[in-house]
Formats: sequence, C-alpha cells, structure tokens
Amino acid sequence: MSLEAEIYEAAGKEFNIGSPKQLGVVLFEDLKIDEKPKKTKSGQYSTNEETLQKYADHPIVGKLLDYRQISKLKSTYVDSLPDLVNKRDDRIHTTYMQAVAATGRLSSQNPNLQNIPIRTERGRAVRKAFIPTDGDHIILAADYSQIELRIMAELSGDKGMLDAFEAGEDIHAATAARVFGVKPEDVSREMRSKAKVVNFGIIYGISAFGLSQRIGVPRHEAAELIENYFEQYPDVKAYMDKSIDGAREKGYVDTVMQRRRYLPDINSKNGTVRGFAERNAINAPIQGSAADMIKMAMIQIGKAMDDAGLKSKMILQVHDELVFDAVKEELEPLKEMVEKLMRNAMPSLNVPIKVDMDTGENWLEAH
DNA sequence: CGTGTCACG
DNA sequence: ACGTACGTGACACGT
Repeated sequence: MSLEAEIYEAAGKEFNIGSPKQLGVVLFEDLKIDEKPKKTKSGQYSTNEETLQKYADHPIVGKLLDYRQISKLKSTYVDSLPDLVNKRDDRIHTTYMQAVAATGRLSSQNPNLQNIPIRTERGRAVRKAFIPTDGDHIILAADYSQIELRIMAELSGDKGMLDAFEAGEDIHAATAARVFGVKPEDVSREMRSKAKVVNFGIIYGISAFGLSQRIGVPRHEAAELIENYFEQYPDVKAYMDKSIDGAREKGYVDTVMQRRRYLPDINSKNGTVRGFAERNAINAPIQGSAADMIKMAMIQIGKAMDDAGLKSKMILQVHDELVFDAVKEELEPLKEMVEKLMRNAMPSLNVPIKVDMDTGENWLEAH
C-alpha cells in the first residue's frame, strides 16, 4: 500500500496531507491524539516535525513524517532541479546575492544551492547528483572547521577557548569537560552532545529556556550549564556584554572587516523586541566575520587560480565551504592553494584556523 | 500574499 | 507576565 493510502487509512478518511490546516484537524479533532494541542501564532494546530515527534507512538505519525520528508525532497529538488539545467552548458547555475543577508553572508537563489540536502539518507541521494564535468575532473570540497567558535574565541580573546583550539582539541568535548566538571577522558557522548548544543546556543545568544527545550533538561539545569559555561569561558561572557553595550551606544555592531549591522531596536522598551536585537548584537559580528573571512579567501583563491593558469573552477560557496570542479591533474597544487588561502584569508588572527578538504566523484563523496 | 513547514550553514 | 537561539530560500496551501 502507498504511504498516502496508509495515512488515509490511519486517519479514517482522505484529506490533503500537504495542508497543515487539514492535517491539524485530522490529528487533533478526528483522532484526538492530544487533549491540549500546541498551536501556532495564528491559532492553527502545530504539526511540525518537533510537535509530531511527541506522538511517535501513534501509528500515523511515522508515516506522516516519512511522507513530509519525501514530498519536501521531491518538490524542492527532484522535480525542480532538472528544469533548471541550462541548455547551453548542461549545468545548473545559481544566483548569489551579496546584499540580502543582514550579516554579510551570501544568499543563493533560483535555485538555492546552499540548502542541498545532506542530513538524511534520502537527502544524500540528491547531493550525489552533483558531479564533476567529466572523467578528467573531480569534486573538491574545502570547509572551515568550527569557524564561528574560532571567531568567537578570537573576538573575545578567551584564554581557555583559545588554548583548546591551539591544542587541537575537540572543542565540544573540551567544553563538556569544563561545564560538567569532569576529566576530558570522562566526557560521555551525551555530555559532548549537550555541550555542542550549548556552544551553538552561545553564538546565537542563548536563553536558559531555549537551551532547556533543545537538550530536554529542566530550565534550572540549563541555567546552571550556561552559568558554568560563562565561569569557564569568562571572556566570552565579557565579550557578549561588550557587544550589546557597544550596540546601545553606537546603534550598530560590526565585523572584523568593519561591516556594520544596524540595530535600531537595541534600546526598545519592549523586552521581546530588545531581546532580538541583543541576540543579533551577539551573533552578527561572529556570523558576519566568518562571512568576511570566506569572501576574502574566495577573492584570493580566484586570483591565485587565475595567476597559476589553472583550469579548475570554483563553483559553489556554502557559508563555510567552497566547492571546486577540479581538473585531476591540478588537484595537488589546487588543494595546497585552497587550504593555505582559506587558512590565511585574514592575517593576524590569534586563533588557529582549520580547513578540512576532501575529494569525490560527487559532492556527497567529497564530504 | 501570508502562513506553515523544512532544506541548509 | 511575556517570549524565548542566528542567518537564509522554496514549496504547498488557502485566501
């Protein structure tokens, strides 16, 4: 039986599975899988993945999640990308926008090639379709390792975090050891996993509530983790406070290359509005400086490839990653050039920058 | 054209 | 008491 038919059977009727509105009615009024359903801002029933996961024991839920994943991949990638292949050169071309993202990142549209799937098995099948020109070429992917955390270490000058990077430590494990107060060798997978969420959260301007939601612990425990984090990395805390104070005084924050993000709401009397601006004040210099760095690298790499007369092409940028359609014979010099120029894109940093590279017969393999 | 959802870093 | 992690783009639905 088709997934679609199985869902209708479990629902007891046919309906448009692609309509969140209809699906909400089926789940919460017909099947009554919850007495107090979560609602969206506009008052509809929430049916997103996070919400559905809570009802994983109900037979319809797994089918719905499967259906959702498959229809997403089909409509956005499988059905759409073939229509965008250029007749002249048989390739897909994106348009990079340089003045859309408030932080200075590029964005990619028509089609967006910065959100090609990689996280699920079905999604990875899509990424496999991105292949080199021919048998004389190979895909080279080079990405910055933990670039935003390294930039946070740089901008804050936090000794503990800088030391961890200089020692080549696994930063999430090192953070886990610190915030949970255990020896590095006693860090469990779960501790590392939580510390990873905390590290990301810090960059985004975390709240105890947000952290507790994401790692599934009571809010007071989340608050304790954050407190421990700032005790362990005190200069990170000082840097975040300084970012917000600077924004209040100047009305903007800026990146290492002086790109500004104006934050008119930073002094708002509305706590929610002000909170957003404060998180932007923390995040924008970090995300934006990473964007500056890869742009500097791209300029230098483009020039160096040109000067060296290489025929390989730089074909994609995905925020912390560059992808090349590399002539196999040029691979070694190209790799050396890319690694060096990405690593040294911005001179005079204190934090070491790490670049991971790999090659493959398709974009997936190059990871 | 707004909403909800979900693909990526 | 309230809302609650940053940045994007594309798709389907429903008005």
